[in-house]
Amino acid sequence: MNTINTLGYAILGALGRKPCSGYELAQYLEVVRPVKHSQIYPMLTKMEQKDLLVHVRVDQTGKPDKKIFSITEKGKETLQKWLAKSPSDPINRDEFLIKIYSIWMMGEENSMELVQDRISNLEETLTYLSKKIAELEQNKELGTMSKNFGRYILFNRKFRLAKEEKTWCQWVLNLIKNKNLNIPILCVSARMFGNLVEEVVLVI
Amino acid sequence: MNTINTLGYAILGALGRKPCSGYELAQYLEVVRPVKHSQIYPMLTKMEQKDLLVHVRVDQTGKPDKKIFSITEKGKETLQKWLAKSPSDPINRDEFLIKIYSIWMMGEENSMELVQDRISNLEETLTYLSKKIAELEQNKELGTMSKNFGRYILFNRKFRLAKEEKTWCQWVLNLIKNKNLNIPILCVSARMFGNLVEEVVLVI
DNA sequence: GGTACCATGTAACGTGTTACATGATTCT
DNA sequence: AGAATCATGTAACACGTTACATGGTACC
Repeated sequence: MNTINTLGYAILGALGRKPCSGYELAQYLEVVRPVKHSQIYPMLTKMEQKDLLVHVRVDQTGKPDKKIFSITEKGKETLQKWLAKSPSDPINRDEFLIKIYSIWMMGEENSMELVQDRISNLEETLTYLSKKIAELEQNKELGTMSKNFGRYILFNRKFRLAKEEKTWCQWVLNLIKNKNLNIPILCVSARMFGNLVEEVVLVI
Repeated sequence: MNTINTLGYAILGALGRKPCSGYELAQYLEVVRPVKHSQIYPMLTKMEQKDLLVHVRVDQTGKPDKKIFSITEKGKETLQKWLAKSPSDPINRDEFLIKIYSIWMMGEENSMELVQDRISNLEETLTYLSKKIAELEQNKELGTMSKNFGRYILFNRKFRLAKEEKTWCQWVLNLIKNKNLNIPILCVSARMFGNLVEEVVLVI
């Protein structure tokens, strides 16, 4: 049917808040859904053809010219209709998790480094987010009907989740350090699966 | 170069833990990276051609036959090398967040419904996860070097994050309900964020 | 009689990333 | 001198989803 996709609605949402160039759009969208410029520019063209957006060209001195896109009435209606439908399930892809899955074959040092690096990344994220949150709080327009409300609570959400993941990482580090979890085990285990006997695992 | 991708490593990780059919694989992988069967079967073929896997055909009565795949030595080495490299950044895509972004144009009722539905989903996830965690804890093979360790901590991670997101949802519901709370209160809450006391503060 | 589970596979399509292209200005 | 920021665009490729195909068993 060649209908608009989630990225399209994300763009409508951002432009509903305020008119933007494609370049700016990519930055604003980063909170909700990271997107490359190579995906955004063709999408903007497509959406303009569908009368969901319009643009004006803005000449700049010392910088390249840009196109400022605004949402149309039709765009607003389309967005509103979409907002009322219940969202589809989230997608999370994370190489870190795949590595964690195989942590048992990784040796203590490498495991701890993996988790420690994650903690460092999370800490960076946390400082970045508190800066963003502080910025939003300073411009004092955070009522539930303010156009900044969504961004504000989204930053808060990310902050909370990053913090919780950090706590989890520290819990994991503890488990690895005091490998006290494995006391009752360490024997011979033969587990069945399907009709086959899994390889016999011997640990000490 | 036609080298293996993240999905391939996820498969190696799962098969490193124990031999599986493609069908089972899809289920085990769900913790770390959801995958459709239409993607898994061609990938298994490709990986077998690269000598990372081998399979044996298992005839079943009352059920379709299946192929049990196992990891080869070459597969293990490939996996180990990959595990040592630092993981690339996670990808999260979530329509819910895009809708939240535009919450300011949504009206109180619809906003609250959106968040309330999210809470319901999270609660389902939480009960599912606690069941899974309980299962793993019962078979008592959770030492850091047990093949279940990775799965165990991954379930815990998901649980923690889902719980934290639920808390966030409730915080948002409060903000919407008492929409009189303006700037000063929000500021206080954010400062207290580090100590997770904000809910107390929010009730004016 | 309908749905769910087991089990594997291919084809067409939609989405996302990397690389190619261009080019001035400002900061370190 | 080199990197980063601003600014837009296309082409080739990699990745992921939906739909098409098949078919028995178990449960409600």
